[in-house]
Amino acid sequence: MPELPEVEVICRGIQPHLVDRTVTAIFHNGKQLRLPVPVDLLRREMIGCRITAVTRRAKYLQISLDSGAMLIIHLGMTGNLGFFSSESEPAKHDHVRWTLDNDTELRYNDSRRFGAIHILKSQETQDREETVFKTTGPEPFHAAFSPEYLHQLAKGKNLTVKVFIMTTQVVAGVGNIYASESLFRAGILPARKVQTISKKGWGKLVAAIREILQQAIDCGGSTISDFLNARQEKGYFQANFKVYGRQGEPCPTCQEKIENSRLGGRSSYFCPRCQS
DNA sequence: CAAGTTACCTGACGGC
DNA sequence: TGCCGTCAGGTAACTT
Repeated sequence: MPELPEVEVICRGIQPHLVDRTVTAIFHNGKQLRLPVPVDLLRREMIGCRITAVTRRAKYLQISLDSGAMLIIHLGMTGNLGFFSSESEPAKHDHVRWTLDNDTELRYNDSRRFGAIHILKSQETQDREETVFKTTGPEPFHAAFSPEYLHQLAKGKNLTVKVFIMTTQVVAGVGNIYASESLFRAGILPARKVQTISKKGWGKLVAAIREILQQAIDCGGSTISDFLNARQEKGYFQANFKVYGRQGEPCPTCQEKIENSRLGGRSSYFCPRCQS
C-alpha cells in the first residue's frame, strides 16, 4: 500500500484529529507485526499524555507527545490508520487501538502484518536520525537529494538505477510504483546501470521523482487494492499511472507496447522507445 | 563488501 | 467448488 505519498496523505489526514488529544487507553489484539508490539511500553509512555504533533520521515509516521516521547509507525505493505468511535466493533486485522479523550480511537489495521510500531522515550527522540533513521537517506524534497549527491553515490556501483532509487539509504520513500513512474518521466530505462548516467540524467531523475511524488500527494495517493486515507476515502493517482501495471498497453506518449521485467525481485514497467 | 536471495504474512486471482 | 501456484505498495537479515 503505502509509499511516501500515501504516508504523507495519512499523516495530513490524522494530524487534525490527533493534535491536542490525550491518550486514555491502548489495546492490542496480541498479534505480532514485523516486530513485537511493545504494548506495556506504549501504555507507560503514552497514556495520560497529550499529542503535540504528527509528522512524517521517509515512510514512517511520527507522533509526538507532550512528555517528549514519540510514537513511530511504519505501515509495511498493507498497514493503515483510521479513526472510529471507540464504541464500534474493531475490524479484522485491527491490531492496535489508541483510545482518545473524545471517545474516538485511532486504529492500526494491517492484514499482512509487515508494519512496525516503535516508541521512543523522551531522552531517545532527539538523536533519532543517528539511531532509528541511521540508514535512511535524504527526503526527496530536501535540498540534500541533489543530482550531485546521486552522481557521487553512484560511483563504483554496479546497480540498476531502479534498484538504486528504491534503496532506503539512497533516498527515502521511493517504492516500486513511483520508481517506475519517475523513471518513465525522466526517460531513463529501469535497467540502466547507475555508472552510465550523466549528471544531467540525474538532474532529470531528481526533478521527475519530486514531480511524481508531489502529484501523487495532491491526488490523495494511489489506491491499488485497499489504500484509504484517514477518512476511509480512496486516492486517485492510479488513474495517472503511465506505465505501472500497464504491460502490453500502448505507451501514452508513443504508442509502443509497455514492457515489464523483474529487477531486484520487483516488477518494473517501462516504454522501450521513450526510455533509454 | 557489494549484490543477490529469502523471510516475514494474508488475500486476490487465474488455471485446472 | 476448491486446491495450487503466483503475485502484491516494504524492509532487514541472510548468503554468495
